[in-house]
Amino acid sequence: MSVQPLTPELLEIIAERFKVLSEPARLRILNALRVDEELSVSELIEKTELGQANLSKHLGLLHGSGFVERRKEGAFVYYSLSNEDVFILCDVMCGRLEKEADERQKILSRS
Amino acid sequence: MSVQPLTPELLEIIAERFKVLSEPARLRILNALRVDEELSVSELIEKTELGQANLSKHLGLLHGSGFVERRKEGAFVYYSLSNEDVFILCDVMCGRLEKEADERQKILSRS
DNA sequence: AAATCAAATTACCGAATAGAAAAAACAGGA
DNA sequence: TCCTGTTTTTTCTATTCGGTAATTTGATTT
Repeated sequence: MSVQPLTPELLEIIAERFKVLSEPARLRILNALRVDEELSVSELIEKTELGQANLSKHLGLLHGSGFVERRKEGAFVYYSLSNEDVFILCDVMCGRLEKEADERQKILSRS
Repeated sequence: MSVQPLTPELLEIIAERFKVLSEPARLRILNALRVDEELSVSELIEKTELGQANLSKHLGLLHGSGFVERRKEGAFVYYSLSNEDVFILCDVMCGRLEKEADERQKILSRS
């Protein structure tokens, strides 16, 4: 995995991907798919508690940007994660959050 | 760095952070700070080619969410990266992009 | 004190988008 | 074919947010 120079053009593409992950509803969908491997839209409605039309739009976006895969089976459509990279991203973010919490802790304990 | 369970509340916080990174202008700012270590607002205006008020707002957001630090020196304000985690995130994103490009390549070469 | 420079803030506009309701597309029975 | 169930698409409203211009705040200099 070579590291590319971050040109303005590449930064635009990266920002676009971050935007897909910047919505709690979509992260909830991805997380539900991590737990359950593969879920139909109806099942996802229950797991995520999102409205049907709303969920469908989010799934369309997630699929269009390559985060999830779709499989049709009769009238049902099943979605699954393309890969687990998303959660690497979340873990790094969580690492950031932990560090920030530690910093705040230090500042508080000094006073 | 322990991995936390991704509760809906945590996913909201994570989504918020992703949103900060979902804007090309802000990624350009962060990238400029990676190259140059520490820059004043005036210098950042030149490097990023953003308007003054616009840049100031982005910097406020980046600082408020802990991505950059500020240091006042007289009338000048200098900004620097809090840490390089952002670029780990970008690299993972780029890894995703590369994989997707490979997939497309495979599909094309099959036909 | 007045003038100047740096940076932040405010006010406004326009574009993008989440959410919900309704309609449409699609597939499987009866 | 009609009906039912699943999913997508369309349409609408309200909100959010980026960009710009104008103003304000703060610091330095003369």
